[in-house]
Amino acid sequence: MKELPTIQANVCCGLATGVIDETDAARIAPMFKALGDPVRLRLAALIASQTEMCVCELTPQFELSGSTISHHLRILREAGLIDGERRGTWVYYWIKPDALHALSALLQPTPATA
Amino acid sequence: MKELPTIQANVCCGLATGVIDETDAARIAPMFKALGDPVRLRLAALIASQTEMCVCELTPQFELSGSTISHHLRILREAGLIDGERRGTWVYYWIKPDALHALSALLQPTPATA
DNA sequence: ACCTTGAATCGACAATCATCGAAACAGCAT
DNA sequence: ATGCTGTTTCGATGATTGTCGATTCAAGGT
Repeated sequence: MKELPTIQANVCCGLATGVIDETDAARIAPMFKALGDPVRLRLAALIASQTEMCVCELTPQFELSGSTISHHLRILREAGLIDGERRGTWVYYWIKPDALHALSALLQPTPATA
Repeated sequence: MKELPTIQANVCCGLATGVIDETDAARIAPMFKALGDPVRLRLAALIASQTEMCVCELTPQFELSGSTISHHLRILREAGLIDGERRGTWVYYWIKPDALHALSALLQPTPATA
């Protein structure tokens, strides 16, 4: 689990609020992309359903190899949606609520302009 | 512009609310996936910024071929995020607010369980 | 009828992706 | 030290994707 520069969850200018410029789009799209895979969506939901979750609990929920699960967790982490750390033998991941809120706000009708 | 069966925007069991089963994940993930490309994210935001928008207005906003824009619009439409119709020479697209709301709710902390 | 313009489809191609098994790494317990 | 188990990384592979240009389709105008 190397150190990874993660995407800033600094989401401005909502989708329903207004236009998104090229730079913002490049920053935000990877977050949606990360949620755009069924396995990762379920992983994120599982992780969000608890304050934190061990990889050893996550993996058996899928009929996929451990390396594939690890790969998906990395993508969710690089997207800034989750974070994690090793504690002894096991690795735990938790959701980053700010990122979720930011995306949620982005999709909301008219948060500020109303 | 052929007829296309679009995805049901019937989003239940939020990501922050609880677990998402395999079937729901398969139904919802394509929506996030559609927003997971910078060009499509900007397209969606542009379309959402007006009640409707002509392809002829959309295309010049990007340094991409018309066929590429058309391709991305199709993906957004198949994901159920936008809809459109031809009126004479031009084709207009509009956002489907319900789909956006559904995704937004999915990402919200605790919509109902709070 | 014909041509022009806006948009979608087709066919192709390089790039990215999801997945796996094997190998490497990190802790812990003998 | 040695081995065992959980997790990540590496390398490979088949599938999907974003993009283009060429073609086709739709609707108007002449």
